[in-house]
Amino acid sequence: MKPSIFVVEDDPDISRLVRHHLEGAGFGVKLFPTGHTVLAESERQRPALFILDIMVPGKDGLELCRQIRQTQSLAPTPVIFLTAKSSEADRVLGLELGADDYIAKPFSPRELVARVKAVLRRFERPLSPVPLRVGEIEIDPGAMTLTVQGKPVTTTATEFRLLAYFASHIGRVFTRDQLLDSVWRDTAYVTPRSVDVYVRRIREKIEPDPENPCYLKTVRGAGYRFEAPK
Amino acid sequence: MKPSIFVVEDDPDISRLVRHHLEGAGFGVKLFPTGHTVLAESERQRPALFILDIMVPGKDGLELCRQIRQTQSLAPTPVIFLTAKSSEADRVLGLELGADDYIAKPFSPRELVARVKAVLRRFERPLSPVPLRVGEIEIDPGAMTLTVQGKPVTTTATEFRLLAYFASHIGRVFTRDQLLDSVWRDTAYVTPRSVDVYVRRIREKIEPDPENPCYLKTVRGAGYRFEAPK
DNA sequence: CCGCTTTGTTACAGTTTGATGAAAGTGCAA
DNA sequence: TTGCACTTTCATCAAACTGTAACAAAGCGG
Repeated sequence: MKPSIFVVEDDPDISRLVRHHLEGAGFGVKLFPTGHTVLAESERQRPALFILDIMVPGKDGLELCRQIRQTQSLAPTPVIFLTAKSSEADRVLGLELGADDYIAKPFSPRELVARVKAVLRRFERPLSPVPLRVGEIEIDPGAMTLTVQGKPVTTTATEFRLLAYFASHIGRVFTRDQLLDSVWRDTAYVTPRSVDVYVRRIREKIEPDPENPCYLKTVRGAGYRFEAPK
Repeated sequence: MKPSIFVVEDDPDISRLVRHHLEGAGFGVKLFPTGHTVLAESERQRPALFILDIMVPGKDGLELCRQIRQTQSLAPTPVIFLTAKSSEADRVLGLELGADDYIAKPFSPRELVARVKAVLRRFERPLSPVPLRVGEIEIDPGAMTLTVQGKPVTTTATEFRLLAYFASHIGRVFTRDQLLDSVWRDTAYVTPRSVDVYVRRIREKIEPDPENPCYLKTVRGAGYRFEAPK
């Protein structure tokens, strides 16, 4: 799937130009003449990057950018501003509002594509922040946060990795050694029993009743299995 | 038959490199420049392992992995991510999304092959990767779960091994000694009569009427045979 | 029908395994 | 460097599992 770029630009000449060159460079492009529908559409089909004309009718680019930054799911997405002006003041303002780059009109196609690629490279971790939900548990990899029954719960790095591994392999049994291989990876020589300790800590954080786990089950003689509760 | 590995990577240089070294190590390799056809092809010809580029900006690697994990028949297949960076965040993200290992680019051929082998070894399943259905009972080796008439039934490790062994050799007669060899493996010196005890325990769990078994039949003078009921 | 052989059943004791709390070890940041 | 948080190990307890033995039942041949 090609990375898709959302372009908010009211001038059809410019937007056609932008689309043409970005598509030529292998990107998917979606044009928005005004800013009205961008946010809604973005939630549905997460763009890899926004290009906003700083002056568009309806909603100006600065405002749009602010909103993007305030929307949980879109906040990490990079934004590039297009502007006719290129005063230092605009530039500062744009960057302050959370833009990641700035292209002054008129621009060359080559410059456009280069900047887009540069920004994407820089943001190579657009952390598709789709938190994983299992029962009452929510795991957000980007933020490395855990939420249980709507309440935030703190975890250590190892706890989080182990839980994340379990939660993404629901229903499978893992031996302690498999878990050490996958989650601890290259840490040499860790006793398989350490897994027990982490399992217990995770249970204390996610299970309503740690004594009778409904998520992280013990499979005697084999290891552990993570389940989605009924 | 060589284990086949599906590689999704858009950079032709890298995919050629990967193919070359994996084939050199005795694996069958199938390349996919994009993720579009992978799932369909995977259902037809089950790969032993996936290698996905996580980072083709745009989230196909991530998304693909999620889809693999959500596809019943592919869920147990191990996934290795190719990542550009290898920060803690990446590690968490990869594991969360269901990867079983990840390889940071640039990687050495040796590392690639080593990790592939390690993962395959780790996930080596003694039995069929797909849940086994016989009559009204369903045996899932990956989850180590047993279902009888739709209801989950708990088993101990030994019971499960024995039952799974029977169920994957339907219609064959095994002597007690053969079963001890196959199922008990290296546990030294176990009385053949112990098999009787386990057969009984299994019958109680799977047979509608344990006195008149329809699955696990006694073959007098020989041993036991597992049958699919008519 | 009888006696011998094979299989079924049960209970139990030893062993293994997992849970748990605490302490030692580690590494990082102030 | 110290302090602190995280990681890992260790020892102990409780629970579950396992294998065996002893006895009962069933099959089989004469």
